[in-house]
Amino acid sequence: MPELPEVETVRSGLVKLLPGKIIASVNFDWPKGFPNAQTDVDVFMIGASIKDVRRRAKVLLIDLSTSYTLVCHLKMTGQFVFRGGEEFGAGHPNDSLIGVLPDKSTRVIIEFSDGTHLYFNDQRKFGWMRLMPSVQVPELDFFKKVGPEPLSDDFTSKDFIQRLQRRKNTSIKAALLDQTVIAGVGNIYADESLWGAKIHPATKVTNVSDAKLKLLYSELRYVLGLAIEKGGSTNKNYVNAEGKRGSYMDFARVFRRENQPCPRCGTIIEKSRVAGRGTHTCPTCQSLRITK
DNA sequence: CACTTGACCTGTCCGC
DNA sequence: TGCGGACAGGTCAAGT
Repeated sequence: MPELPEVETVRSGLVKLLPGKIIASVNFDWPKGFPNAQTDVDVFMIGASIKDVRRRAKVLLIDLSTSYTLVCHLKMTGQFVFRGGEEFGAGHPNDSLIGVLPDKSTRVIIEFSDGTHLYFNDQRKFGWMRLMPSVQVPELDFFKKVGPEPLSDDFTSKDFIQRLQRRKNTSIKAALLDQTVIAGVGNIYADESLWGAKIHPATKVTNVSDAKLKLLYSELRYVLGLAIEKGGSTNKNYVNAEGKRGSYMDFARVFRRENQPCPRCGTIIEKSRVAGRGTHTCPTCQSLRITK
């Protein structure tokens, strides 16, 4: 799915487009992904205005004037695409992955009083959306358990090391992907940051030195920050709020670069499976034994 | 409790 | 061209 940088890119796009808009209609027929009753949607969404669009971990939060919030997860293939008037008409850059909407992946359509639309598309239907009172959002199990935001100012390397070491007997990659350890890291940025710190993803946490973990902290913050700057990674489906691709994949060092040379040493990058996920490594830079 | 694996879906790609 | 299987950015529940 979209990981932290992709969700943040969607958020920053939506927060420029949505606040102040008034919801005129909500079209949905997806009990599994959007299980709220039509009556609740009618009462707490129709006529409400959008107050804010926030992000926590990989979750998007769309706050409404009714003190209700739409809590949304894009999972692997979810997309939020806004379609307005002339600003998306003829002449805009042809880097959109999305054609005419709605299409066969459209699960929810929100129409605003000015005639613009917000589409929730999700090919694989793993994503979801829930309408609930804003005050109840922090009480969700996920939010009670989720770890700190890795890019927040008060998140230190000491916090990072302590939290990772709670999972000492698992692989460093599985620990990075564990949302209760740190929020927002997924498969792309786990591989990218581990390459940056020269740590093999299968190394047990307990076998990675504090110095290496400190380096990993820096590399992780670096790749997440760079990815936000580049508008995220479009591997296949991901698009921002305007339906456009992100460009981080042009800057990726190992992710989806198997059989290409490592940009640091020239060794051919390998693909394997770690923590149940496709994993990209440089066999020279990232030794299972060297952790110092 | 800690950790790993399979399931959830649809679509695409690759080998036969 | 068709078919089966593996795989895809995430997270849970169920298993060991």
